[in-house]
Amino acid sequence: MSATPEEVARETLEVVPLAMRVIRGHMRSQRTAELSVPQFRTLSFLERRPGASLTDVAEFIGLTLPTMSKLVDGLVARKLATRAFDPADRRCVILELTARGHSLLETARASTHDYLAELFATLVPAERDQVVAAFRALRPLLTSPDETHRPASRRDNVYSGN
Amino acid sequence: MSATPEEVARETLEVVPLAMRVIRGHMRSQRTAELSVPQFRTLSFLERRPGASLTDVAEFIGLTLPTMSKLVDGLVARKLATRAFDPADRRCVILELTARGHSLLETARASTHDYLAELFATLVPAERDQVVAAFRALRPLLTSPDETHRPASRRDNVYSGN
DNA sequence: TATTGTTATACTCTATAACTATA
DNA sequence: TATAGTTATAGAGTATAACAATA
Repeated sequence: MSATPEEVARETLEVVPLAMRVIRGHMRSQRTAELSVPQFRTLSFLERRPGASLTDVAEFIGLTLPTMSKLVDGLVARKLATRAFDPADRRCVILELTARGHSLLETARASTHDYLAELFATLVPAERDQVVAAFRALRPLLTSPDETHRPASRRDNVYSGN
Repeated sequence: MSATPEEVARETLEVVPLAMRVIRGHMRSQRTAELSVPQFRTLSFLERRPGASLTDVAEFIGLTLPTMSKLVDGLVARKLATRAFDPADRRCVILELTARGHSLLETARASTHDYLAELFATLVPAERDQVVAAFRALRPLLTSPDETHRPASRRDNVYSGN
């Protein structure tokens, strides 16, 4: 085959929006666990990084602080997360999932995985391997591409997985 | 390898939002051809299907009629498309790209392809093949999944590519 | 009565600019 | 002065419900 980078670009530009729409549509339609994609990703991050600050989450998800502040407003209003001042530095907030946030996240994740798995059920094993390999190859190129050129002045950033 | 459908689902759910963010960010930052992803996709559709009705576009892109009506408002206001009544059936509108719409679309497309191609430049040929193969396998599963169960009562729908 | 589209309304997502509180 | 967040403002994307015009 030997695809050119341009072919990869074209396929990506055509297929990624389709996939995004399918994912968003499913999450929206979940009557038990209705979440937007950014909300879902924020809850996922907080599950792995309990106590994270607003800046931590905003950077990982790739949103500005005001946008993330508002998104968190919504999560707090729905009692999916808590927001408290950091006693060590009262400028910072400490974000945590509530029990309800944990369980809603799990419900949404399981439901979405099931939905996509069913959608992909017709893929033959070789195709499944191709998809997994493709996404694993793309992921590092898509993760905070700006960071590449930044002086890494930001602190810990210990976490970079998922 | 032999990935399970669940692994495919998990990778998809993690990587697609990242890719979407990169694409959206690039389109937004285009000072010459600033377009949202749905606007870009709508212009692409109209390039291939000049004279399409609002319903045609909304169905293909996967938006509701009110949403598409507003999106088209914006395109018309920016003189990227025209909206006229169909003389044969005055309930329908006929959408067309303007010359400016054509050229802006071409600019945006070339720029985004270049950007993604550069981003993907570090992929080795085997990886590029995997990505293209993966997206080609996924595309039919992601295209109007609802249609699958519909009685295909809608008219022509001659077009289904891209 | 059914179809096409628009308007009204209401959220979420998104950003920039201006501000507050804390360090 | 610099940093963390919030508020203000604005526009796009998204949906449902109600409506108008046409068939």
